[in-house]
Amino acid sequence: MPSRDPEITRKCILDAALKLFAERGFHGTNVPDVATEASVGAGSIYRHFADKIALVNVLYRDWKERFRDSILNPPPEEGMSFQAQFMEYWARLWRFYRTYPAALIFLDVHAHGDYLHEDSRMVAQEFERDLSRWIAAGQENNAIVQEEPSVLIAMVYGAFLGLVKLENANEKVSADSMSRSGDRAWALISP
Amino acid sequence: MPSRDPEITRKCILDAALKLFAERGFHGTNVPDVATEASVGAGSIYRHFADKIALVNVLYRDWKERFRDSILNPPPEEGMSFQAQFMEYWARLWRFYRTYPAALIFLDVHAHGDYLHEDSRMVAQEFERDLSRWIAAGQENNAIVQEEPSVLIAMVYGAFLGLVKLENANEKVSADSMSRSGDRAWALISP
Amino acid sequence: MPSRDPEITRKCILDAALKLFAERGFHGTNVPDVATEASVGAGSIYRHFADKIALVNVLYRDWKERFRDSILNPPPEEGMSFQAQFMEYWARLWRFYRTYPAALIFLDVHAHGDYLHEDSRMVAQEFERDLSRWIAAGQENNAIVQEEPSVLIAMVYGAFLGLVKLENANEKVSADSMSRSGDRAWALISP
Amino acid sequence: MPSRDPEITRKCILDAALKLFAERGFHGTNVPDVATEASVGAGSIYRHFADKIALVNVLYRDWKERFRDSILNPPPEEGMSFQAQFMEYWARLWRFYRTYPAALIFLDVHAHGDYLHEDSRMVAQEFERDLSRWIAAGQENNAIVQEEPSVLIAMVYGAFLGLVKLENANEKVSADSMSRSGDRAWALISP
DNA sequence: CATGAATGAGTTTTCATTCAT
DNA sequence: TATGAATGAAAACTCATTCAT
Repeated sequence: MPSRDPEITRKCILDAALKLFAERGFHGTNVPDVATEASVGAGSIYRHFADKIALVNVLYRDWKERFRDSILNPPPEEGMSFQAQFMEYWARLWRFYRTYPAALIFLDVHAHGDYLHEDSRMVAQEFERDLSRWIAAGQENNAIVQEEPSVLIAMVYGAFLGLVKLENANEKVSADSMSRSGDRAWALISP
Repeated sequence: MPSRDPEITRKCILDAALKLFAERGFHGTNVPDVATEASVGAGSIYRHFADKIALVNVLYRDWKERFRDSILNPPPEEGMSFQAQFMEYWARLWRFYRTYPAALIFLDVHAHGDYLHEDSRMVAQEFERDLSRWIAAGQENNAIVQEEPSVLIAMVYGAFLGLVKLENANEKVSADSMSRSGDRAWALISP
Repeated sequence: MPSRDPEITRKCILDAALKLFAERGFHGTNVPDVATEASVGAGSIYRHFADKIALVNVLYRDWKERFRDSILNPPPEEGMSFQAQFMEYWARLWRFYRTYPAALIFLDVHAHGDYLHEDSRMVAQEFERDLSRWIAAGQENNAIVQEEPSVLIAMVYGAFLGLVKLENANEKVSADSMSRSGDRAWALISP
Repeated sequence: MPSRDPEITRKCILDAALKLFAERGFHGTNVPDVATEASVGAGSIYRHFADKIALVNVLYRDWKERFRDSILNPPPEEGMSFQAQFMEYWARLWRFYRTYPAALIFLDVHAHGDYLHEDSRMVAQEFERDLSRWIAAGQENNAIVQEEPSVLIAMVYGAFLGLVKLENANEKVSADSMSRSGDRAWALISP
């Protein structure tokens, strides 16, 4: 009963679901637990989402879009070197994780669920296309190693996720390591 | 019921469970489906494993050990450069994935389930300790960049998993890209 | 919210409930749907009726009374033959159905629900008593076959309902068939 | 747990469902109650029927077929008068009701549920076609009144159902009334 | 009075586990 | 030992009813 404003209720449900889905996965999370976490009656979830699958799809789509926008916008200043642009992207990844840690885990864990609708996946594909274009530009300038862009993206993002999971599971990674990680990741794709 | 030999029944169950757990996760897989996939009666699973949690723990432990052994043994020849040793490790990772693709996905997906017993996780920790030792040796020889070993492991293994997921989701990564990937990954940790 | 006049709101609710209860039955109809059909807020229904059971009881009682009155009043002219009186009754049945088709279906479908209060059923019993009296009079005059009146009522009304359901389900029954049906029904009870 | 033979379990469920659906309708009956009536666990129902709708469809189809067969087979002897044949049909209706009272009520109550699949309804249509043919033959012989066969069927079956409901609701109809009812019904359709 | 978002008890359905064969 | 039908506790979902606005 957080409010009479349905938008606020909806937001509470989405936040609670994000947290629990990230921690326990889709099948490991049950609807009443989401309701409790959201301080909402179980039935209320079904006033806002047709079913559990609709909920996870809205969540996936919303956060994938927010993630993409956080990384890509605004575009790095013209005239920056590709390395500097990469560092900016890396910093944004990290900033996103610091701001919304659960969202990043959620997006990773649910990337391949067969409950995701086609259009939810589409957002991820658009994102990848934009990144591929940036890499191709870097390759034309000989600033990025000649390699399939999707392979480079997979390795860089994989390395990033590796760090995220390290921090998520264990204790915190030192700030120094963190700041050096961009250089390490750049080494991955520089010629 | 492929045989009267209980060991074979057990193996069939483990194989079926590995496949389904890798595809659908622990909570997304139900026991009767495992039984069907294993061509075994549902009750038979409980003759070999106390319950679903015991099954996933055996699976996790077994495969984590096999994975560790496949990567670490036999130790790379003395006298090889650290880069060459790294290339060997990278090749072994890849070879393991090619041989047991489901197992690698399974190990990743189930790495943080709260249904895993302490001792199942322990295997992973031992493995990490061994790798850290190798990295520390490399760092002493100035063959590997000065950085927290757990950070380097996380990034390298993350990059590897990124490639695995790319291949798993999309179409095959070209053999060329694959063979170049070791060099990219080495760049990640070379000084 | 068709008006500020509460009586009109109440009427809208009753009409909507009649329609939906007739189509889907009591348990198959839910209160929010009735509200939507009535263009009224769900809460408004509870301002006019204590609960769903009270609503169906008001509806049943009201329409059973209207039905009875439409059939029995005014009494057929003195001096008409019993056959002519029967034809008048038959015509009234048919006229009622043409005017309020949903009501007739509703009364049939809900005749035996255990949610009906005693007094709702009473109306039906009174009605039957009146009809029985008329039949008894006809039997005394040898204008109606000697048979338990309740049996004759059941057969005649059953035949009528059969026609109503035929028309309700399929396409329209021809006007000719309709007008002949009174003769057929009279054959059922004439000596 | 009535048996290890699944067919017996299935039969128990069907019998229990028939009884409760006939008494309370589809929406008024819940699955655990069916399970209890069948002396079976609630989950067992779902081993035999995909869901509640599948259950009611199987039930409807099965009983509609049994009903049709009970009435039509074996065909009345050649050479009997149409009136005698009608009396035989009427007797069979009555015999069916005496043997399976719940089934007849069930078929009537569920004749128009929107949860019935097309093919469940089909059985009813075939039945009607056969009866129409018989009536048409009678009309050619001037043994049955000239009238739309579907209208005659609706009235006769309606009259029969009226009697059935009378007996079902109130006390028993006398055996004499019962035996005379065939004559009354025949009057309905004789020229 | 009217509203409709919120609620939670109740219903449908699933599935890990048992046990008679 | 193997089986798979049966089970019932728990999950997903519905809906009659309430109540803040």
